[in-house]
Amino acid sequence: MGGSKVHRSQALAALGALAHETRLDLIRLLIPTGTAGMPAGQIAQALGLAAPRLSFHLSALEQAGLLQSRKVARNVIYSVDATGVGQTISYLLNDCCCDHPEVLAACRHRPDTVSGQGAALPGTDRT
Amino acid sequence: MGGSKVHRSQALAALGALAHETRLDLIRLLIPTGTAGMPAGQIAQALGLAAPRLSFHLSALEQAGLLQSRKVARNVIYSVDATGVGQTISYLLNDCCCDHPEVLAACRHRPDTVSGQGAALPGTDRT
DNA sequence: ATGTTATTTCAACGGTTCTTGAATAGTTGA
DNA sequence: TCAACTATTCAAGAACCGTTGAAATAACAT
Repeated sequence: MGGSKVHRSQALAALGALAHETRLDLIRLLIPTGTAGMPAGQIAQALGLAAPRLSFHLSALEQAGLLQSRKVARNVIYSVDATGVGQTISYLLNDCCCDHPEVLAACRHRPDTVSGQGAALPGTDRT
Repeated sequence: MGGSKVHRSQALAALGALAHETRLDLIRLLIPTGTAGMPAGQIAQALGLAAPRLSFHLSALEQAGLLQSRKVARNVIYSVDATGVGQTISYLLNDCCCDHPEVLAACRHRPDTVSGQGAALPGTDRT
């Protein structure tokens, strides 16, 4: 069984892809749609993006392993690759920050929301 | 409860800072040193970086809120800002991904321990 | 086949980022 | 003071990224 670890270059590509306003907007738009996703045209309309520009950024996210696409009729439907996104975050949290307790704590606290609702985070105090 | 929300522009800057091999190396080097941190010269030696180059990237990380610096004698000691790093990850996980269950799951699973996953190539092969 | 809709590719321009060597500033000790 | 050490700033050039309009590809309907 091959352990396919997330390579640094993979995480680097994903971080680079996330480090752009438009592409972050794309993720935010597509996350709630889950597996169903959304056709490119509808995305363009939702965010007010020119078609080539949208295509450029969608392609960047897909190549970084953060988005998936499938063709339906004449539309191309994009949806987030939850595994890719999760692994990218996991790389930061686990490999890069070595489960640094303060990082985990800052990550668990919702900085803006009321206390009493803890955000679910990868179990650190579990076995 | 000083609730300081992470602005998108702040997270964007942090992600941009993380999306660079050398800067990721810096974080990885400094994380284990915790609050104690490490003087710039020692960092340069550890990573084999020319001084101006190191200074450039350290400054980028500090401006992004991921590093802190303090002056001791003639050294400048850099250490990770665990809160900044944690808030950046929290932005991705919480604000951007809205606690998407699959993202959290991929984040909890160590990517190399996921069973039954062959080479996870983003599928480009559709009908 | 023709036309229409949906999406991607191409080419070019402008802007930003990264690296490098040289110069500069700040600190310590003799 | 001068000399040695540590770190940052500066300037130039290369490399990369993102936006744009125009053209191309693909799928469907009539």
